[in-house]
Amino acid sequence: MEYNHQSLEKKWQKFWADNGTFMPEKTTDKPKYYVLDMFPYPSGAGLHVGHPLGYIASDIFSRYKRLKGYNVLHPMGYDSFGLPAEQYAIQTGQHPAVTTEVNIKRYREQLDNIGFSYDWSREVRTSEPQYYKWTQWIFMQLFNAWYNNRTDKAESINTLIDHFNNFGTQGVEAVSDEDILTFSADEWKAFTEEDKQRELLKYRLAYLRESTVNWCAALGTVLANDEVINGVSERGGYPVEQKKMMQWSMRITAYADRLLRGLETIDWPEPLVEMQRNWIGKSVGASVKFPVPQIDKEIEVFTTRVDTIFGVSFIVLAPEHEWVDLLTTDAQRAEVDAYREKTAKKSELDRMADAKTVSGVFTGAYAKHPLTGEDVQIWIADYVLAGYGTGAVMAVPSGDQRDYLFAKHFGLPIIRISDTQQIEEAADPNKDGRYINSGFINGLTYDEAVAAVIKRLEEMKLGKAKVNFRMRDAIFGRQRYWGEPVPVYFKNGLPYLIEEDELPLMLPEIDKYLPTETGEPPLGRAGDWKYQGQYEYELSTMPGWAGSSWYWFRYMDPKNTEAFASKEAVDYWKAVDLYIGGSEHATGHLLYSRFWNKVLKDLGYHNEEEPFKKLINQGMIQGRSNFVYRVLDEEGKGTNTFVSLGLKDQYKTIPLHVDVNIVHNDILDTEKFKAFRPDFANAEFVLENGRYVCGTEVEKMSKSKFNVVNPDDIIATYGADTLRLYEMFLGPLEQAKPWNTNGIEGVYKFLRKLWRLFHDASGNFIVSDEEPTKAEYKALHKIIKKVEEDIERFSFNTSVSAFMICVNELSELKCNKRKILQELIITLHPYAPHITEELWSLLGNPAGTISYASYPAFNPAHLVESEFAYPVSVNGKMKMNLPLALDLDAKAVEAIVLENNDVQRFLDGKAVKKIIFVKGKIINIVV
RNA sequence: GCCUAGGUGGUGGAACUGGUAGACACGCAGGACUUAAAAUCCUGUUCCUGUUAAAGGAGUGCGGGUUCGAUUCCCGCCCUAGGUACCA
Repeated sequence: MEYNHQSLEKKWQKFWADNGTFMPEKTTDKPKYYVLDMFPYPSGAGLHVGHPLGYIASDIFSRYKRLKGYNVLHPMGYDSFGLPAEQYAIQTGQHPAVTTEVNIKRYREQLDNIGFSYDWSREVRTSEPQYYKWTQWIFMQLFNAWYNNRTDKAESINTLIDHFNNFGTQGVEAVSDEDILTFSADEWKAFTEEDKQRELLKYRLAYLRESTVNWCAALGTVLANDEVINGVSERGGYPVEQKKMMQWSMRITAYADRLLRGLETIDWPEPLVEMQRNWIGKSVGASVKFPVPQIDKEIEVFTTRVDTIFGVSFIVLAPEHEWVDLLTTDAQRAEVDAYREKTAKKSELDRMADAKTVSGVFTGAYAKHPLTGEDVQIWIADYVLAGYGTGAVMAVPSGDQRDYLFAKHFGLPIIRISDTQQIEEAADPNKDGRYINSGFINGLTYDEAVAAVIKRLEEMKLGKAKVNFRMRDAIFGRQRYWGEPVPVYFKNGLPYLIEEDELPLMLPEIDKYLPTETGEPPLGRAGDWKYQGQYEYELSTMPGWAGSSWYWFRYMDPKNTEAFASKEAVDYWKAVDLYIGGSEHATGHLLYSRFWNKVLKDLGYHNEEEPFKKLINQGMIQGRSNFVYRVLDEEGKGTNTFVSLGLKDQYKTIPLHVDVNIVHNDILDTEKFKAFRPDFANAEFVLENGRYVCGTEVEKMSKSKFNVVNPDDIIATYGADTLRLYEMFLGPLEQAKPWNTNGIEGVYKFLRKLWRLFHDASGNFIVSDEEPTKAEYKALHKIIKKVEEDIERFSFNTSVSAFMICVNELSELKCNKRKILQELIITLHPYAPHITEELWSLLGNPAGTISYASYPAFNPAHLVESEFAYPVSVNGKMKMNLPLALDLDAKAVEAIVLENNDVQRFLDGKAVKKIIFVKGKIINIVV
């Protein structure tokens, strides 16, 4: 029988599914290993050839780990709540659940074709009530938790209530809103129930707060920052304005420091770690208070350069700062109001675009410099952001370029504060000099100055060392239909959780998926949807990241109805050992998941500080478009003639995308081209060397560019094993690369060669029981060693090459020995599972047992050669080959080399200074 | 601007801790088998000089440095990709 990938692959895929081959063992003393892929959103377009790249890599690793004796968990599921299905529902009225179901079916078929070793009995879908029940349950845990800075972890809200009952706010160190009240235990007890709830909300990890959002009135919804482009909505191009709304938020800022520290304990790619670090944005500095006698308050600013405090010549507030009204003098009021109105209209993007123009207004008010007591003007300007720090800065024009430009523009003083500072052209932030014009820190160095200033400010109670984070709390609500309902109802305007045994709170059916006429979210259309028939439910749903922030736990115990996963399952599987996915989730999913994981740990549900021990980013596979060149006539109109790439410069042409699937190695199939579109039916071609060569370009893979390659088509022609090997062969896993089918023949040839090696001319399996020769063992053990090393360091592309070399060598030796094949196919199995299963059973092994065979042991003895020749250089220049016996020590080798006539000739009588050995071999002789 | 990764033949890429640069594959050229095609097999393929060959020279973005020896380490610069930005 010839290598028939089609029947062979179907057969084994069915066998694996029927026999549950990839379900982890229930009771075992094997060590566990958890390999996870980022689960996909099942879009309507199906999978293209780029999607499975990471899945193939994780599958290779899973199968390898299984062969290495691990109990492997390797599950797959769907992140099935999402915008496209909802958008489709709005247009067609089709329920998103229906579209989602159809798409999932398609995804599953495509995934099955590739022969993955997923345990499908553990599949999860975030949009199913049995799943989102637990997403809602986790929301409840967050609502019922506060962050205790004293224990540095989240605790049940009850511990806070107890504290209030006993001591009031005395001694509470919590992460909370800024406007918390201070009260005694008695005062707390005297609060009404509603006052208590209102106050507790300021501490909860899931809380309701008024926040500024991108509101798109035309779409009736809030948009995320990346859904707003140049001030209009990405979808539809409607205007977007800044609006204050009550929004659910997650107090992720409480975890800023732990999220940062945790990065040092996990094995993630450096760029990704760096992105999270920047996102969290820790900056170490000080907060300083500038008294404003006029209103009897102190303006607090944050600075990373407290040492420059004597260079302060004015204070700038964000236009939104809450005291602007209070501070503004009557003389300045009109100007201030006009400026504030102008900035309010600007979106954040406009503000960024305007970054280069200096603007601002004097409030008329003055603050006292805390150290000099001098008056400093208070200005407002939009280069100060309300959301960062305190929304106010101390301006040091000599040290900060923005302050410098502002001072120049408005004629404010610029104070030189260091003897090395050069401030004629621009601000100079250097820390090298000694301070001048700086009171008691004159003459000090940077480090001394920082300490001295902070000490003085602390004594005066006007400042202290402080750490600031760029990260904000995460908004946790969308005015959409297709998401998890928030398990909350409102009584007297305050949120309360529904009872736990009422979960899941089902997503109600509605007639249309648009916002209501009164501007409520779509859930407002579910008229009689009320808690206990009377209380209004929360109408916004959870954001896309909710369901994906804990899904790895659900795979551990997907059918559990009593808990998100049982204690035993969580204790056994612990955390994900290897996680593979794209870097686009760096500051979204991967950060939120770490956050929820830490909360659940703090609340005692598991013991892992970090959810994903090792992470690999697979590079994006881009499209590679092909072009034909249509010749234009005198008037610049397209003719029916197409010219080959090499000759196109002799004509006036226009490039047209052509379907990559009718192009082979960049040569156009002209017959298929004629059938490609009706108006090409009579196409004529100007060929070079009898062929039509197409142009190429790397672009995003998309239907409109005719460069989408469907894995199903590749599998139909070459088989899943070829696809898997080829995707790995394409280049390093982590690197972005364009898909190019050109080289796939080479991989396909390799598999056929392997097959033919163990089949005779008439296609019968034929294997010899003879003892393998030295050379055969060498070929085998080289590959055993190489593949093991490669897989451990995720260098899958070089393994594929090594397999080709191995089979070439065995072919040359005409080796069809049983002992060689048996071990070779185990090493190949993770990459090409189907063909190896087939050969495994042809060898007479029970079907399906290869997955649990043991990985062949590498024996270095097989790589040792007794006779070999290798090059030796003299003074680094290549000179000669020396034949040598190996089993000698360095001294003996040295002696032989020096007596060798060739060597003597090369040395030409010069004295030997040094002989360089590498791994027991002489590499170089220095004379 | 800042941060991170990278720059090697016609192409994808290999060279793991400094040790024969270009493995392996594609493509291309030539050949064998065949009536022919497909499939398969063999040979060559970094560039330059050299009639073939023998041989020699150059060569891993550019310029320096360390070293017996540098794609690999160090310094300066150029370019590409990704991230990020009035963050005080």
